[in-house]
Amino acid sequence: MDTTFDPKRFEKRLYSKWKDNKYFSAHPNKDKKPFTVMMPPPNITGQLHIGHALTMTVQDSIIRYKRMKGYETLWLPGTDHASIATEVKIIDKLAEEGITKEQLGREGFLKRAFAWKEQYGGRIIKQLEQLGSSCDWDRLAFTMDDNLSRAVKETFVRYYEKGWIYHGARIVNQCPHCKTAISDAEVEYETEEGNLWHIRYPEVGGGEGIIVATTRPETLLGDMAVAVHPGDKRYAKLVGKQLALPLTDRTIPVIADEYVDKSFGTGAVKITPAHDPNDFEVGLRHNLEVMRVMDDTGHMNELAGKYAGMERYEARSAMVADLEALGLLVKTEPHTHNVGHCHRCHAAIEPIVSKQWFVRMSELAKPAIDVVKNKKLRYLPKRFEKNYLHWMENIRDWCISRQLWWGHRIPVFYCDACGGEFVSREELKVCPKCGAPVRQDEDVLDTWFSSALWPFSTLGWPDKTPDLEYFYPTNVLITAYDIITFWVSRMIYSGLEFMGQAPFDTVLIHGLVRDELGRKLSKSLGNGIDPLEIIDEVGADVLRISLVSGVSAGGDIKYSTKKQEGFRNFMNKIWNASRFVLMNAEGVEILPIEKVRLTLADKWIVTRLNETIADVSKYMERYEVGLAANRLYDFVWGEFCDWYIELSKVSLYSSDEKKRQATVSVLVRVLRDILKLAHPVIPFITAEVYDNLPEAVRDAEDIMISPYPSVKDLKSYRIDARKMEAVMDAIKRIRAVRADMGVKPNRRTSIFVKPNALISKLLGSAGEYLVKLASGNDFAEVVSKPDGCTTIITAFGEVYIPLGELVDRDKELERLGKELDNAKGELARAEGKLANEKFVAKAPKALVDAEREKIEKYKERIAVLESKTAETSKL
RNA sequence: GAAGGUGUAGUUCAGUUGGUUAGAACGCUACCUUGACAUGGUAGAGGUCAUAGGUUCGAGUCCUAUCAUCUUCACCA
Repeated sequence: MDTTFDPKRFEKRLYSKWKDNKYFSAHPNKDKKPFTVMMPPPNITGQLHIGHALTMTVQDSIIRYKRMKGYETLWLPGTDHASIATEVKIIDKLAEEGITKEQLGREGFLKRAFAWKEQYGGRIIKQLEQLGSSCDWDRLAFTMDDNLSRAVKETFVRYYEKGWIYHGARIVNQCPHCKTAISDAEVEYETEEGNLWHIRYPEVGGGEGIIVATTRPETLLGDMAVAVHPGDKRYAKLVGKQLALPLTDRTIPVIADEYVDKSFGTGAVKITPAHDPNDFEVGLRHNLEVMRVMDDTGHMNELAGKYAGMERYEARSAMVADLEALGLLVKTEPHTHNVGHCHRCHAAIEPIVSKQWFVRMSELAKPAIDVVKNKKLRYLPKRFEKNYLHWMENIRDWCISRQLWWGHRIPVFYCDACGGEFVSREELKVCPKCGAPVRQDEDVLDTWFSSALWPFSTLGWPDKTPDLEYFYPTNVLITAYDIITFWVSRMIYSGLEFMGQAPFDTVLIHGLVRDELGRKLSKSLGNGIDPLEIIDEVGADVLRISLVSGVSAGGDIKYSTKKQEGFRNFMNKIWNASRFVLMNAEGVEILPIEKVRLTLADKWIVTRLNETIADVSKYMERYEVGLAANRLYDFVWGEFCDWYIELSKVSLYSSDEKKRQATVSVLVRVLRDILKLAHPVIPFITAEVYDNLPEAVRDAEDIMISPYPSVKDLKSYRIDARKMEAVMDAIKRIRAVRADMGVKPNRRTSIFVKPNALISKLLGSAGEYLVKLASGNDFAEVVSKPDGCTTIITAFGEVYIPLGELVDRDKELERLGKELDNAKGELARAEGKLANEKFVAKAPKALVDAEREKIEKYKERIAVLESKTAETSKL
């Protein structure tokens, strides 16, 4: 093994080995329990970003853990066609070549789109591999694959036949740039500075009329009424009267409706049913006509008179100018309001009435609410359940048609001859009624319509396949909180509807990756982090552990180069600790731990390993990968490397072959279990080292299919492990005193110990540890303090070190003074507690006893320190 | 406007059902190349746990209010 950790030497090789050996493949297996995770399919719009790297790492870690735990694990990968997002990208690309999608035609465009999918989908798969993802490539899916498209049609038809899909005129969010309607969820609101234009609508027959306030004067041409509040005395007389609609020759009525807020603006609202969702509702209540004055691209249409053909904002200025010329513009006041934007292209949304396909949500939402309320499905962390329930309980019908080409075409056919409308699983050529040729609906479905089916369409639904039988429902869905409404909720109600069971029992929500300053990563900010660059620089393991570590459920994580560097160092630490172990293991026969005589240190590390296994497993069971990683980090660095490796040198460099063999066996065994525990998070380095372990401890042909360590009963080690900790306490205190006194590290001294009652019959080995780790020269047990020594109180007993001429009398007094103050403080605190009768009466007995013990301990310590102080001051 | 999260060392975060002297990493200071690793080791400085009340024998932890900050949802013309 090389002296430094260099992931380039093994990552690619290991991944190929895993893939070639089909370790990732899952098959229905009655002897094993399944554990299934559906990968949220990345969009084929580009390449993976750091957020993908986070979610994939969490998923892979959990999958690898469960695989080692003996489950038949399926992690099903795939990509999403991402209808609107991809179409926008392709159109941009075409624009660079100087062509439009219309020039290509539908067929030609789709050809381009599939080529795009090959290119970018392929790239994403490469990236997933580089990350180390152990997903089942044999099951790779794409939302527009034949069988998934079949599932989409099946779903549409079933909804349609139930009457849950309808075609109707509603106000939709029209994106003038993407030229399609988008769902409510795809609208992002942003606060903008605008104007509130106050416009007078004169009364027919000459009255002053009414002044209305509007932020969108261009929609005036579609006004069908002016509404006031029924209880508003200012306008009571005008209700029912006709007003002259400015810039037109139309007249419109004044109506009364509860919807109007008396205190806002002038208390009078222009009602434009075709261009505002609230106005649309008002219009329905008052039987108003719907007059649409704008087209799908944000231009005024032929009903807009002289403004026809103008772009919406151009029309706005023109009309404001004209109103002003007519003296009808009363005032213009600045107004801050929220404007919806398309979350893909960011153009301002235009609410427009149009005919679209909708899915009625009332029936679908109910079971999806119940399943969470009945705790059959939980969110981790729990607080996201509130988010979800709030959304579900207030859900509106889902607009599923999109005026795009890239996606699943709506399986509805129209017959122009007889006016028939037919939904069909198969492509229709002629009208089933009259035999005339039919045409298919031009629109495609919302991209989430297909991803909503992901957990079962990828397993073969609507067929009853063995896969579906075995792997559905899946276990946990892992994703960031930003797509709960888009996607998670839709999978839940789809699964309940078509499979009769929720698609998973747990939704694990993780945060978003942010930069060092806590900002979202985005292209416009230029703070994007490319996961591939990081892999190239430091390897996939470092990227993975940097992403998941320190993440507790649901919280966002900040990615910094500092953090990355820290974990790069950690990898190097593991690498070198492994080198140390392997070097010492060379030529030594490794025995099972049960068969060798263990030292204090050996028992201690095995005990600590056991506790680490318990904790890490517990965290992994709770899907707390970040906490598991941190726990391991502390154990590997803080206990295994900093302490055990150093302690083991006592045995390794001794002449006692048996002792050496025992410790080597422990080293190798502990290292192996560390590798196994860490493998789910850092698969590459652990696999590489595992392959270099002595045969005796390699329990599988590859670490990824080896069994996960389990907790053992080690009660019999407990006392020795405690003794070891007492020795370690002594070592730390000796070091601290030496450093405090300015003793050079290379100056070794004798160490004398007067052990306390608890520690007996182990001085020989303890002495070796003291000498080795506390700069000792030799060691002896004594019954009282030798002359010229300084006293150090430790858990192990009193330790004396002759510092000779190095003892600085004043410094020593200062040190003793500090310790004395500290001990007195603690004594006072404990005594204060016990003086409180209520504490003694109410606190648990163990706690009270602990305080009593503490008083004894500190009294004793104070006595020692005081006598020592007196002695020193006489010098 | 509604709901929710967060607030602990200079920075990033841990801190289980309330119970030792509130921990780690990075950074900082001092010392050290000791036979895995200077991408290292040892020791150290640094915290009125946002603020004010309350419950309790006991609060970083539970409750209330306030402030700061972030997110989601709704959107009034």
